[in-house]
Amino acid sequence: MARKSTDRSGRPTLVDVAKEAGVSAITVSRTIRSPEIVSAAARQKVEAAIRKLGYTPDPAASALASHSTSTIGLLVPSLTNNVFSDVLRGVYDGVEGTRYFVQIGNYRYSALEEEGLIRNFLSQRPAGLVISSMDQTPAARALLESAPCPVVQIMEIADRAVDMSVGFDQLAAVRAGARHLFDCGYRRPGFLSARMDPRAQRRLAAFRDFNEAAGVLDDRRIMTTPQPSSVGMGRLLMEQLLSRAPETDAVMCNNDDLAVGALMEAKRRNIPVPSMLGICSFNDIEMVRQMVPSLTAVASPRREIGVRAIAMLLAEIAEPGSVADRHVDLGYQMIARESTSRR
Amino acid sequence: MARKSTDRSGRPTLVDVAKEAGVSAITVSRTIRSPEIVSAAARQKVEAAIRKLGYTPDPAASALASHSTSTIGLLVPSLTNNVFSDVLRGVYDGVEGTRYFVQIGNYRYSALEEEGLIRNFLSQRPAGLVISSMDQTPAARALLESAPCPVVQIMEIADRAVDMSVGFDQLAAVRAGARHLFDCGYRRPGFLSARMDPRAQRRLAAFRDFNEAAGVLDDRRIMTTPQPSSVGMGRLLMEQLLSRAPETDAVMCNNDDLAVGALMEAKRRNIPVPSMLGICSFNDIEMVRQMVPSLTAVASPRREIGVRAIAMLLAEIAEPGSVADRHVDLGYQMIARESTSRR
DNA sequence: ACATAAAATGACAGCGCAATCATCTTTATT
DNA sequence: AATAAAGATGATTGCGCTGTCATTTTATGT
Repeated sequence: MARKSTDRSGRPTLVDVAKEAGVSAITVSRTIRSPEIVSAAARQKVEAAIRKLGYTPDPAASALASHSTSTIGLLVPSLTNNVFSDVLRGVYDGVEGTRYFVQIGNYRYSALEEEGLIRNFLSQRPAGLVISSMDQTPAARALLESAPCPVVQIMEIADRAVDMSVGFDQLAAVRAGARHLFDCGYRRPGFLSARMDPRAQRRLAAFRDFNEAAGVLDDRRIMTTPQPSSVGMGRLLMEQLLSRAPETDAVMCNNDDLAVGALMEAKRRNIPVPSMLGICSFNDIEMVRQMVPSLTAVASPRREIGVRAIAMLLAEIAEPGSVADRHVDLGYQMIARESTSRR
Repeated sequence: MARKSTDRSGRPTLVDVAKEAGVSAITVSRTIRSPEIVSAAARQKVEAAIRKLGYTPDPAASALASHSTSTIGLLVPSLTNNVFSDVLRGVYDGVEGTRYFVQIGNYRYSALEEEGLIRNFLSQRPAGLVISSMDQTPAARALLESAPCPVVQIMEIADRAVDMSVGFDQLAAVRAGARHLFDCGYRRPGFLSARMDPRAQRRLAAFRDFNEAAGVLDDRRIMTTPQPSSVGMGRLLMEQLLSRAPETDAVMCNNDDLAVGALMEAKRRNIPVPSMLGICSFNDIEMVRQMVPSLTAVASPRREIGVRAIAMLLAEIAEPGSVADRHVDLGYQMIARESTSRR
């Protein structure tokens, strides 16, 4: 025999609400999704019934019937990285108060894992996708191009974004840092970078280009490692740099952890900063400005990128094609502090 | 007319695979979910068909039919906090390679928001829930108690956990830090704490209790603020502490940000650490040990908590009631470093 | 060889909701 | 007052999968 729908789980359904309110199921559905097209009288009856029964819609049934979910997928290469925890915060601030949920995928700097995650996310019919990379595999790119939902790529400015993008000019930002060191009179600058993913590689290239043009490039002063970034790694790289190229008078660090590590290593060796060693960081998390001496940094708009990405996604979900500025450059800021201020 | 299922979305369904493989739909379903109960011959046909058609199951349909999803809900009070980003990493490491997904809810230190999120998560029929608090509203507790899925509460040891729990004895950990300062000969210890949520309150109470018993308590040396924790806040609190109680010879910091801030403020004022000022941190993120001088800390097993929580959840999902140790104490570690080492 | 148990497979219904199209009111228009 | 247009509501159907139970096939023991 057909069981009543509440029998099994004790959970009321649309039909239960409809009966309670004396309307049809579809009217209940409409009251929830677009209350403005339901008469005030019906709406009130339905709302009362919902409250009385403690009804909550079943997202699975909704997803199945409508072929879309309220999930926004977010793909990041790392959860450890401070950069992405700021982006994450922006993203969560962005969805706050909307009906959307964020699901995070961590592809751990692997393009192959990224492709798998994209496939996986798409099979869930997400409302939208935020992806923090421009370096997908061809297959992943193809998946994104034919994705049935809006996609925002974040972090870099887009010469080759699939759909929309928000970021800043990473190369110009690195050049700004290099130029700052040069302008402060440092003539033997080094470069520290961990985790040499494509983005880090590009930034290193930008650093080399600028310094080569300025006539102050020496590849002996470029210290990199494929290992993850950390403060300890910053100290290690700094140590290696100083033993290989003791003449080094400044370092550009590819992120904040490394810069703090470099500062600590300088402190341990009693190398005065900024007089004997200038330090410029990249990204500018809060800690950086609280160091003593405070660290000069190229600041990236991490949280804003997250917020804006969600805003673009939501606008595009609400009305496809409605987003006019599909490629947004949020800029960077060169913030001079004590670690490069020698007069 | 009934349309073929592939017509609309171009996406193959279970039925399409079944036809291709010459078996019934349910056999395909079983091949995916429990291949061991399908004959090798059928399995191979099905797998070939799946590959050929590029079939991916629709999680929404599965959720609707089976009344359960592959989503694990994770509720944290903050995304900014370093502590939770480590837990997050552990959680993601834990689900890595399983069929489960993590969905994060950020209740921003609000028990009311937490209750809303619990309600919301439960309406999605999650496979399990991880919750980083013991201080729910009564309504939220009731929801959790009747939740149709396993629940793990993390961070603290459980005197009143709903289902399972993983954490460590936060109060004993704080006492260990306070004792360490005492044992190092510091007799005028202060305490810095931001964001006075219930857990921070309890830790402060533990600090007071120990120091009162040791006869070295002075409430003037307890500096707190309801604002969020940050390195800058650590500096500010340290500054206020020193101006209010200049005799202070040590500080216990309620987390790493504050400790780093305290160290920086000491450095700015040329107060030698550890000789004139001892510093003990709480949690011990990587940065802390790389400071110069390196910071003594009470280390918390953050990542392990995440990993273990997921392990318990998965075991319990696989076979309800199978987890024997339902309340796990992962312990803490008192790590003495330079910032308290005065001989 | 036969009976019996176990393994493998399938038919069918239904999960809870929303798209579609049809029907019925109400309001505006001439 | 007649008619059109807009607004509100409902009946039906199916989304893609899995639970249940019945049926068929294969293995096991005597």
